[in-house]
Amino acid sequence: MLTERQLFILRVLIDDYIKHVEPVGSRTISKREDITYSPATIRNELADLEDLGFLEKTHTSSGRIPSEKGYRFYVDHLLPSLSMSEGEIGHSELLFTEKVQEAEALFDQSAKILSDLTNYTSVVLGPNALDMKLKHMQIIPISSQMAVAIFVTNTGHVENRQIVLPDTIEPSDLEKLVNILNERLAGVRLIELNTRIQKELSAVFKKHLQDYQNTGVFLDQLLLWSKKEKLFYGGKTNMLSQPEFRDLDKVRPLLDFLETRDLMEKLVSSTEKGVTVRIGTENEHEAMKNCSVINASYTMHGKHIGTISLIGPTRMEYKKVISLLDSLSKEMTTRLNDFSD
Amino acid sequence: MLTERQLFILRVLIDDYIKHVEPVGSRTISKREDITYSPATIRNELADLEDLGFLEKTHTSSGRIPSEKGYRFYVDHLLPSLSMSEGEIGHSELLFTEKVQEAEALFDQSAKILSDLTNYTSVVLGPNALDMKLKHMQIIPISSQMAVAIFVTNTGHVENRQIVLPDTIEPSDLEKLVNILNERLAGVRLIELNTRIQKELSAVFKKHLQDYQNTGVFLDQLLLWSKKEKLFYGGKTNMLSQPEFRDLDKVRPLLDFLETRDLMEKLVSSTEKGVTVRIGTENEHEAMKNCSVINASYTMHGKHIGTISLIGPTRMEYKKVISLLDSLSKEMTTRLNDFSD
DNA sequence: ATTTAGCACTCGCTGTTTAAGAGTGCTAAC
DNA sequence: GTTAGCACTCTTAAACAGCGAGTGCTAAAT
Repeated sequence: MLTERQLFILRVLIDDYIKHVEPVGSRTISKREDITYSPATIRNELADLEDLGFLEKTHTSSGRIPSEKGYRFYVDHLLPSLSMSEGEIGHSELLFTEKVQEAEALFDQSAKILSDLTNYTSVVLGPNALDMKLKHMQIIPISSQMAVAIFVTNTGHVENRQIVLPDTIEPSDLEKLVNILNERLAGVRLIELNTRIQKELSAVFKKHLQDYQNTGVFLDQLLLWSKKEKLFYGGKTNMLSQPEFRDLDKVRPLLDFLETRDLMEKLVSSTEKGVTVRIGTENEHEAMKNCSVINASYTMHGKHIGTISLIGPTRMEYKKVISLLDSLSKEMTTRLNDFSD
Repeated sequence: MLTERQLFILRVLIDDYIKHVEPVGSRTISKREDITYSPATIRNELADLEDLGFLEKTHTSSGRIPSEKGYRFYVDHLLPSLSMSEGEIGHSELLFTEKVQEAEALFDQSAKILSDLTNYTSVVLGPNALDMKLKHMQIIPISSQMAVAIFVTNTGHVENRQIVLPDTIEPSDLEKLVNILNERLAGVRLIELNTRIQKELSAVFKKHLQDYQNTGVFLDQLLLWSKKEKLFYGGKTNMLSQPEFRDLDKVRPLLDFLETRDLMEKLVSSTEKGVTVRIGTENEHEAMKNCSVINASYTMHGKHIGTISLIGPTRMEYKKVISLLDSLSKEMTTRLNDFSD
């Protein structure tokens, strides 16, 4: 168990390191107004904190820097509680300069605002359109063989895909198929359409469609979804201005990571509510081992539908960033739900 | 006018510099098998070529590097003519591993292939959907006030937007409106819909719609387009591996440029047919002053609809890259036109 | 039992010097 | 017209010294 003094020193040291990005020595700490101990005393404490794994040295006679464990402890126990900074909330309202009308614009602007405000890289993971409910679907032929299938969701999102019209399918069957889908499956989530059909509608299909066999294959083509979350970025190159990534060979993997869709999706996906912090190797990817990821989820009708995240060096301004992300995600939630009135 | 020997030396020097990225000295050139002159002779020629503005020195006693003018001359007059390398054409056919069915996938893959093959950054400027012709349109209400307007083009592309339904508009008018649009304006380019209506259909509207006044405002909302070209990137971070951009302060502006939509659109747009090369300051933007941009256009039914481009250092492998871009753009054209059978 | 002053020691950083190497321009000879 | 020779320039890398920041330990002070 850490003493009061150790806690205090640890916090001061990490605050200082976050601010100045340079190893912090005993003298620096002891010079602070609110510290009454001499450098020698501090040195003893620092040595202890190092033994406990909260601090590290860059070389034998350097000042200390926080270890990953140090940051973790800082975030979990030393951060002035969030409620303190409620003052900042309301801020973000001002930030949305233009009135945004569509969700996509909201996500895009949120990402930009966040990265501008923090100088880190931000990512918004948009809602998975496939989780939205079918409002209306339609098939529009564009040539003898090709057609476009269109699915409109309750949120006003439009999914579309080109499909090949098999010669074998009867035009009348096609029409009936669309009608059945619209009548029976409105309100069902896109992703569930296919299973619902399998389970509940095969009888209906059999009854109404002339060529039930071929229609099945066609349905599979029609309703085979691929992932549809969208990522919105802000400040992709902000990493370059972080002192710890001033080295090209260090940034390259990072930037490559940012450009790799599935890695990013995995990184940024989070089912937890509220704000979460993942530090360094907790991100479980080599390229992210010197980064922290702050995740906040936004909701719609109380349901988690996406996240807004910040990616920066492990030495992040956690305090500022966490409260910012907290309020911005709430703001996003509010606005999103306003849309669907 | 340059002598044969000067032409030869210039070409050899630029070839060498492109390959090794290091100032080329007289000794290096004279050592080549096909050169019979001594370093001293070469030195004289180099001094002349420098006076003429084709070469530069990095410092008083360094070897020479090509100037912008040098590259321009090289590209215009010293490049083995394209037809020579026809052998490479056909290659690109093999490169498309998966069979792509939608245009977007084709663009995306083309960009990836190109950047992989060259280690430069590639960009495909997709066709402007607004130049495509209306196949079918529809308005689907999603709530009491909101609706989604959907426009399907002859190419199977779907444009959609959310619109506010004014209370003042009659549901029956809305239906008629959609019908008129579909009957009278199929085959018209999306971008032209509004003017066509103004010019030709006001009479029709007046006759069929109860509340013509309000409909006009609504139409403006419905048919006010914003630019819709899409950019597809490949190898965004390839710049980082180019020796000339090993410096962070040099890459940063470059990467920022790549992320700025309108700058990129401008950079990559080109109405010229075939392959064009823009070197250094010819790109008219500070950030691009050390880059060359190679542009190739692809067509549909003979009409220029987009470009595929490569961005790299002014020291580019022009020969390889130009012929590659030439054949890839042709391949793209072929595949695109196959779609619309 | 803490705390602190003092001191020897370790690194990293900066600036200087040095030497090697690549290349040039010019001159005079071929 | 070509080339050998040479003095000169500039860059790069290595070696070295000195400074400053910081540490750990010990012994004295509180």
